[in-house]
Amino acid sequence: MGRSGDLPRTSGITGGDDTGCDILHVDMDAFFASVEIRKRPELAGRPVVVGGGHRGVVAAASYEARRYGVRSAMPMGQALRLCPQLVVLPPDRAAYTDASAKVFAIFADVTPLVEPLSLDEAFLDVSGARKLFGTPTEMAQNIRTRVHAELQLRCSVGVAPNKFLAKLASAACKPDGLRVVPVESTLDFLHPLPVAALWGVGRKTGETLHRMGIRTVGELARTPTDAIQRAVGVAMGVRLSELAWGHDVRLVDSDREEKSISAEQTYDLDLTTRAQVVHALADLADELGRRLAARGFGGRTIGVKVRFADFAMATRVRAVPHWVSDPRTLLTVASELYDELGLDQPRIRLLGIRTESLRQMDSVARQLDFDGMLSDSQARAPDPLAPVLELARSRFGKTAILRGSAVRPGADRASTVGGNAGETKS
DNA sequence: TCTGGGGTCCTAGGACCC
DNA sequence: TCTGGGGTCCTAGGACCC
Repeated sequence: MGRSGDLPRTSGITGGDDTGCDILHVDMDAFFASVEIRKRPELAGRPVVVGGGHRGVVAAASYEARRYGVRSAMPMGQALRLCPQLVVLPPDRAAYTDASAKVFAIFADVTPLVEPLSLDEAFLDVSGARKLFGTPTEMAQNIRTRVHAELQLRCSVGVAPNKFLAKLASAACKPDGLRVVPVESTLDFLHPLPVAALWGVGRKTGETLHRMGIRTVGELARTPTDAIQRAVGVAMGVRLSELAWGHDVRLVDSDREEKSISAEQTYDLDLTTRAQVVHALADLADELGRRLAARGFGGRTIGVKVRFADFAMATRVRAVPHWVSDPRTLLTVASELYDELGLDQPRIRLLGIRTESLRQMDSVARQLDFDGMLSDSQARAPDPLAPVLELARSRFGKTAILRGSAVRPGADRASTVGGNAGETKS
């Protein structure tokens, strides 16, 4: 990775005829770590990761850290063994959200057809922008230059005929690169890659394919689709066969709807009593309810997730009669679902609550929600504390004020890992 | 210091209705 | 009396992605 004074690389550009290559995949380089280094320039050139906590993992690693083998999602202990001088920084989600918004504003100057994949990644359909901004390669380089000049961050861009190839192209030129995959050379680019490069091939599917003697995308392409399907399932089999030939008909979708919203937490110390669990669920229900309300959503399916000390997992979901967003209903249902698991002497490292079947809630729907879900005494009373809690939390962090019900007299509150990215640095 | 937290999609069995 | 097939919804679990 270049020093921050350098311009984006031009030597890293692998060009070619970009006719018909209307899809860009832009991927920020070591995004969280780069935002942290921008805040603290003295860390430039040192191995830096964002993450941590007692039971934490690496959320992002600078390229200096990656030289030691440190990777995203790696347990922090392992990362420190690989690189004892590693600089470990707690996440600052507000800073990443802010930087992300500025990056996406640059994308929006090029085309309205932007599909975010995460805070630091997006597909752009630039087919309608040629008259204004030139070739896709020129647009890609323009984005890279602006991201660097205006935000002091770097990104890599893949330019290709479809989303899947564009994503592989950006991965192939990281960091600080630009790569075009010309239409006529897609198979030359694709077929030598390992099958694990394909979207949807992770550890398990990779092992399954290896057992079939398939190691490269080219070998996968030459295997009959029905054989692939028998091994990995019908839908996945079709998709992999298509991808192996470079076919991907998915359009850039700039307004995808959210399908679920969840809140979960891993605890420093395993929870062992029902009282601990209920208080933890109350915190999660508050958090989830706040996020549902912020987006105006209600969910008609509510689920709990439990991960045990041995990493085994159990889930329970229930469809409820009305769309729900208030924390008390979420807690009521979540507690019932937890009880249905019938656990005896559990050791619980993680709890989560999830809502799906989401719908925008107007006031009528909310009223139905209240009337339908709870006993009268619970249901009719509006929650006079809600606006105050929301305000205080938004200003001082989510632990600034807790409901009385979330504080157990005479007992320690369940301590949590790391914290929620910048919200808990009280 | 052994494994985060936010998601999406798929599968498979059963219930229920027509 | 016995036996259909299709469609939709619900539930539990798992793989995968960033």
